[in-house]
Amino acid sequence: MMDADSPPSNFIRDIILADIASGKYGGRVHTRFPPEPNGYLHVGHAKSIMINFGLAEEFGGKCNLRFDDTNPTKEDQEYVDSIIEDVRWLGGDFGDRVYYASDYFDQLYEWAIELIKKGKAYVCDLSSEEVRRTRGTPTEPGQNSPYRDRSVEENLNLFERMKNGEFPDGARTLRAKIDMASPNLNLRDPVMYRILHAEHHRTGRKWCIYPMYDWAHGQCDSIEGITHSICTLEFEDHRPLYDWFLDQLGIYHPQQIEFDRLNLTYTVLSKRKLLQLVEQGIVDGWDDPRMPTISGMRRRGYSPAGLRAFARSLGVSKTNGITEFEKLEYYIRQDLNRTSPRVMAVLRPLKLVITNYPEGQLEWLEAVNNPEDPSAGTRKVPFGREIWIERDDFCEVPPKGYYRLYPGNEVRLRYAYIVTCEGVVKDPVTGEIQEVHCRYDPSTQSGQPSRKVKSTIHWVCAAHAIPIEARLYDKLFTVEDPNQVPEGQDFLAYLNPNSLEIVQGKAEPALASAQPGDRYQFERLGYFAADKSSRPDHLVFNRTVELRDTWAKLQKRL
RNA sequence: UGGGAGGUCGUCUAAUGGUAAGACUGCAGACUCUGGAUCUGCGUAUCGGGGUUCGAAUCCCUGCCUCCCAGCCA
Repeated sequence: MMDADSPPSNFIRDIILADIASGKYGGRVHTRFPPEPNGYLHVGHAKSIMINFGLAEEFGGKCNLRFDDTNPTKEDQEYVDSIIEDVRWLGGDFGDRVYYASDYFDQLYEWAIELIKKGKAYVCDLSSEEVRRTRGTPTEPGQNSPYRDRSVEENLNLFERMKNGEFPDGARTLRAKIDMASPNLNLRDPVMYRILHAEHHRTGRKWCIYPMYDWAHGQCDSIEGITHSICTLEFEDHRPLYDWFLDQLGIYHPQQIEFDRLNLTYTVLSKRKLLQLVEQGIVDGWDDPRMPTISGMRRRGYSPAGLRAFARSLGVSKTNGITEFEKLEYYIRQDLNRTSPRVMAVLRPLKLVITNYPEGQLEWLEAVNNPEDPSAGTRKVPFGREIWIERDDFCEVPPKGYYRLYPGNEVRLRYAYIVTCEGVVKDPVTGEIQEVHCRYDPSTQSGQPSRKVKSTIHWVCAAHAIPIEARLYDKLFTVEDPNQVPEGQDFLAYLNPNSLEIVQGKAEPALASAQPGDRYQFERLGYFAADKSSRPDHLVFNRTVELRDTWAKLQKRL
């Protein structure tokens, strides 16, 4: 989880340090990661996971995985399963501490009765519409519910009957009796329980009343002995309520601390919007490689270590900002560069014929598997008279600064020979270039000392090439912040129509054994990972991220 | 126009009264059998105005801007 470098300082760590120094919580550090199982985890959760699990690990404490499953209408076992898988994959160590708010429904119910007995909660018969109308506005106080002063006995009776299923959905709620004039809307007699005759993914039909987030969260933290309850900024306004419930109950009181959630350019990170992309079939499920979900990034080829490095680089503050997508890509490349075996593949094949290379001759040339990791060793790559090269690596009329293949120019074929272009074969009708003809210099075999050439290009031996499908992904959105939309539009207006391009390419034989999930660097192109659908007779690779390409950058400027 | 929280390079983060630092991005160069990687260099910032102080990003006053809150969602 912590990987190599020492974690940067941040304000939450400072608080923990101070708490340890003062002996608060007996020097313990116990955090929790509390997702609601109503969607898949995304890269924003990765940040939260790193903070919560990372802090626990750093201070020799623990971090629980706890599902905030208080709303059965939106939650599902599928999400629970995916969340457990994703947290594990990222390296979150929760041991056997997988908990559920629903584990505590009985205790919560008992505590609600206790608040009723203390005159701190009451059953309210107002409809949701009436509650809204009487809540007031930010500038005007609300009005007390006409049911606010029911007797304890009546409240107890009604609450029990709510639990027993005697009333339909929405008929009544249990509300905390706080202050309808509070400037903090969360304190205007917030709802603690609502009636929901719904099947819960864990408790089934046992309950027809379900606790609201505010009533559940702090008490769950308390039960689990959490010390630092870390959440995102939008809960800042809820902290007084978090504290109020704990204080009224007089139970162990953890400390809520809020930090800024992650925002990424060209990305949406709201479960509602991600769900919409999935449900409308705009993407191929929650794990579509274009999704910012953990499962999507995994399928795309992002590594846990790369994602962790990114999350660690983020820092923790209370500033609302937006992190550049390039930063994510930097950390992914950095990890993949160290760990990915290199291989040669051609995405848009163009035939190259070496006219002075003997017909039928074949050589197996030595290629380095990973220049960043000598222990990865070498492999043999077949070479013959006809090879495939990238269409981009040939240009009949080269622009300024282009130093790949063009008539009269020479380049090195990676791990092979220097070749000189002597002509092309074109389709007589369309004029399209069908073949490039070159001569090779047999004295320039790789490994031998020879003259320098400006460019080295990759290639695949035609006689031994295996077909591959490559899925080339680009950003899902065309604008930095798809959440900023003009009136009357929604974020879908900014979908990138070219976020996926599928090409049929050629690869060296080493790729034949690729298993789903295997990661490679296709030399000079980028990092690719075998898709979950990839089979030996139909290899499919997802482009994880391109290599930095200074030539492409130069061209874009023109 | 209520309450809460924030404003430091283009972006993110640090500096906790004492030389405004780092990362990403960008630009320039070196090196290179990946126009990759690596290395070097360059650039740009304390929201405005007052004040306290020998000294202010930091403390005080004031103004401005941004974000969050009126779910029986979390």
